[in-house]
Amino acid sequence: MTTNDTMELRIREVAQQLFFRQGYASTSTTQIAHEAGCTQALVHYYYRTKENLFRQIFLEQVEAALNVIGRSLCDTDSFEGFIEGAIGIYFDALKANPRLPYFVLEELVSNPERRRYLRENFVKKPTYIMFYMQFDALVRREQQAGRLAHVEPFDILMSIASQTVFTFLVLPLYQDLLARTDEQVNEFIAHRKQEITRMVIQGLKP
Amino acid sequence: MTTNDTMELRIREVAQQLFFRQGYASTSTTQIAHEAGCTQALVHYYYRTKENLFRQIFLEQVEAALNVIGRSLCDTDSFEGFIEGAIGIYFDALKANPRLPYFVLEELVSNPERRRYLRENFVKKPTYIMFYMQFDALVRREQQAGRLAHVEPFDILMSIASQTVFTFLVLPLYQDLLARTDEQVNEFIAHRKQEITRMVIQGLKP
DNA sequence: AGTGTGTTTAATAGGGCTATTAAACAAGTC
DNA sequence: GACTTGTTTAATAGCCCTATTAAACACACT
Repeated sequence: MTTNDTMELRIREVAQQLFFRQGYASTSTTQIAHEAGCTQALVHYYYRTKENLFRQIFLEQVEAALNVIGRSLCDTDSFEGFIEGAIGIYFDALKANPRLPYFVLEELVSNPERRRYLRENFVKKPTYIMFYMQFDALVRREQQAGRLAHVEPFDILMSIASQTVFTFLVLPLYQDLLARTDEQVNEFIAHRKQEITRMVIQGLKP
Repeated sequence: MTTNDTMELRIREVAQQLFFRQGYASTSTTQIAHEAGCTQALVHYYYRTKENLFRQIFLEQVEAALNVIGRSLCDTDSFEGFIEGAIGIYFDALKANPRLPYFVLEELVSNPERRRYLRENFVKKPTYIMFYMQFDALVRREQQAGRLAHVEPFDILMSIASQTVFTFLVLPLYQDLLARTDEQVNEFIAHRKQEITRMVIQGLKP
């Protein structure tokens, strides 16, 4: 599990797992230390405060998520190709990190302080502004060519984000309440990817 | 704010607000008591434990949510009419209670114990089984008449739920990060209701 | 006036949490 | 061997939390 064996990184990895699983409020530095195999004082020695340790992990994850979004604009020849490619990239990224959406959402919703992190660290970043401009251009081009219904680009993004993110948000419920095996969960994810792609493309026909 | 002025109910109302806003872990009985205007011992006098107080509120809210779903099957003459009616009912209910989806999701995802509540209290309930059977029949009827693409009923529900619920999950982010007024938020909600309805109907055309 | 019942508070036990501090430890350098 | 520097632990201060207990309070009934 531990890739780097220095205690400093080990603590961060363990902390990330625990924050992902339980959220900030329900995770204690004592627990982090215990699972990392050191004393709780060491956690504070390396990261000073729990909030500090959390912020590093949180911002790193948000950054990673934004990079995925940036990478999803690779194929802009045809609109259908783009939709298919983008949803594919999102699903691959989320499958590798299924807890990410819940983690980010939880902290952003339940703590206004965390939203300040975002504003201060990512509003300046041109990545997602460029993304939005490029996406906007693509949509309007297709609409003028009559190949796309006249829907606001923002609504298209909402539709994709809703359905993609929601799939992973409810994954623990799906698995637990419907008593699904890991394999069945994987099939479910693959199936949803196809269906969402189909729904979005069909839903945007003029 | 307080409809009934007995302290017992007052505590429950305050507790509900705080649980909705902060979640279980970040809300203390001390804080509940303080906002209700009594001592913390009184909270325990009426509800014995914090978990107990929480469970009452949680199950009540889940019950209310399931009732909304049950009510949404009123108009089954045309499929389009049903979609429009159902999404309308969901949006009305959620607008009156915008924190509900996040509250239920958070507790269900972060605490397996809460999922046991559901299994024990609602698996027996025939409400949503009846709902699913009736919905399934409606979908298959429309598909055989060639008016609907051959999509699994479950995927249709996922699509509706994703987009409806997601709208309210990200509402605090939308309002805060994009600096929207309450009025703009209301417009956003109304706009999303229309768009989701359109997308779902269009996305299910054969 | 006295009794009983339900409500509310003050006080507290007992525990966990964050953060700090001083001291022990390890390992390299002069 | 003494010194430095970075790592780790033990101990603890100070806080807040949950839950309990005993006592005060209010009010109806007789």
